[in-house]
Amino acid sequence: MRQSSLFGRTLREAPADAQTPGHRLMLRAAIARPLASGFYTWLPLGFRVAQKVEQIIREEMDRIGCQEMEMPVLTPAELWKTTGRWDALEPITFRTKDHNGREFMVSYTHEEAIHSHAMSELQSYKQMPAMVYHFQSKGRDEARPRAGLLRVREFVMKDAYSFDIDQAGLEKSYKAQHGAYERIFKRMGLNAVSVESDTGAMGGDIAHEFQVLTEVGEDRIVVCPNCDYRANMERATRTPDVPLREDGIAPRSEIATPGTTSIEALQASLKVDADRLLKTLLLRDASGNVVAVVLPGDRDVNEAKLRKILGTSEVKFANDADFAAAGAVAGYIGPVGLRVRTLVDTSVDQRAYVAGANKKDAHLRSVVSGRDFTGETVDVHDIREGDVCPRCKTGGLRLERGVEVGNIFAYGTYYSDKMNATFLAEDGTRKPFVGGSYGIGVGRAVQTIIETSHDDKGIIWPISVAPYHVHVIALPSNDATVRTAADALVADLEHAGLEVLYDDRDETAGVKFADADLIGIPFRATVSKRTLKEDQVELKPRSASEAEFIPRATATERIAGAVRRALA
RNA sequence: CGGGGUGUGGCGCAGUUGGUAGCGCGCCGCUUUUGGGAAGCGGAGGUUCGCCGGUUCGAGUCCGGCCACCCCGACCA
Repeated sequence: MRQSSLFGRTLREAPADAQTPGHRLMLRAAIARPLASGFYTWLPLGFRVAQKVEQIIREEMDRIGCQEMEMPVLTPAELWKTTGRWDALEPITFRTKDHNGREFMVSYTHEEAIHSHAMSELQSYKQMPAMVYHFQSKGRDEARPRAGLLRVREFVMKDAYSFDIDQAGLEKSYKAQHGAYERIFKRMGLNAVSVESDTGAMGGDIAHEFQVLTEVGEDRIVVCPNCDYRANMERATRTPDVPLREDGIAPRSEIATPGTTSIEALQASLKVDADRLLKTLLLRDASGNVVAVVLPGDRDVNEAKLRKILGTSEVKFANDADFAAAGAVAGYIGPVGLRVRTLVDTSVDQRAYVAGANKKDAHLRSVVSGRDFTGETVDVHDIREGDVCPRCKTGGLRLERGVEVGNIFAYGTYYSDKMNATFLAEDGTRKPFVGGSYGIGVGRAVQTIIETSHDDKGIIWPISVAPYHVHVIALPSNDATVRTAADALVADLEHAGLEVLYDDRDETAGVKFADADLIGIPFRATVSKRTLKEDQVELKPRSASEAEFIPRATATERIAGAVRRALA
């Protein structure tokens, strides 16, 4: 490919609103361009990368017997109504109608579609296990797209689906996908770790996310430095500290705390640590049910855990009427005497706390859980740095940020039950498919590679996904001798099966080298007046600081060898 | 959806108490250059400053409304 005719130009400066390093480099190196918020066009360089990422995924899916197919982007409303997702997904999906007024959704995902196919294609237990996948655009009307390709509103996902006759079969398929994912991310140069993830409102099943730990990530990941425990914050637990017990606690007593309506203010005025205070939150779920959550003043409530406990899609702060009905006073709420369902977090110990008195300008001292108030014991708190690992029981859990580049989810019969998708089992009865789904976002993976593989000059592509293997630079390209030699080298390299980007532009050395560093092709081969004087070619790996000079006669052979070794 | 910010040539930005729009990069032409984002000369490019309305003799600038984009949070089956 001659760079003089490449569609897509590099930018000396990134647009001001690009924030993360990967976002800036993605734009500067002409990988992709925005068309609207959350909608991106792949430019030719980026498209080549995306295709290589797809090819790696394709090979690893094929390797575990997963078959490629393709389902449409637009899917009929009736299909989504069978699982209730037509309504549930309304706020975050794109919809349209055909000329007869029939409604369609730009697919958010394809579980409904694949189950509908499975029930007609897979009629007998003999046809399972079965696994299929496709690369297809997904539409998600995200409230907040961010950081270039990391979170967009339309993107190509590889989504795979497994169908098994029972839970044991599903676990086998799940394991095969897990293994494939490990190979996929490794091959594309991503250090992705598998972490336990929340299964959302479906509950109870197994799910893992593949997270690349980087500060630009938006997910919070709990990581144990002493063992392999890794979990999404939405699901992470801890081994509780040794419960603190206090005996002979005096009866509770009221204290005057005028104007002291926050944990911080109480800490300051009473001169006590936050963990001696009780934080009581009055919340309401999607159906308007009100619940009080009690936890130590130094702990935060984890909304994902709470939603799951309540079986609701939404948790909001209670309104004034809720406070009145519960007998609570905003700013002075406490669990004692509260007239509402109460959840007590596992972090609350058997010791004396200061809590709100449910009375303006007053708190209670020596409040003891179980003695002064009761409630259901639940784990609804956020893990924080230093907590004790639930697996290896040692301290020092860390919080990191991650980009979720893939997820795998064994949902079992969730969809087949709703859709009545069954097969004929060996015993002659009809049984629901036991399924799983497995997704990878292609564009997000591409930008995550950039986020984690670059220096201050530009991208450093792993050769497995690089847009080209070799960047040939002619210097200057308007010198006939140089031009002839460079043309010949490019022809030889291409003949040897290498992918070559050829900088034949009439630009200065500085411009060409800076662009080569920015675009980040793994090998740079320079042909110049200077190298030709010695009948040489300069070869420099993008990741190396030093170049080497190789004889022109063996240059193709040497470069091809280096590329093949790197690809191996 | 809540909070914050920004909209002026392709990109980065300036534009004073309101007076009729500039700079750098990039782009085009010619010349000289060619190993780390060259130099000189000459040009083009803004439907007049996101859109609509208002105030004013006069609005990029003041006022109101709207839109788009970015950041933080919420949400994310």
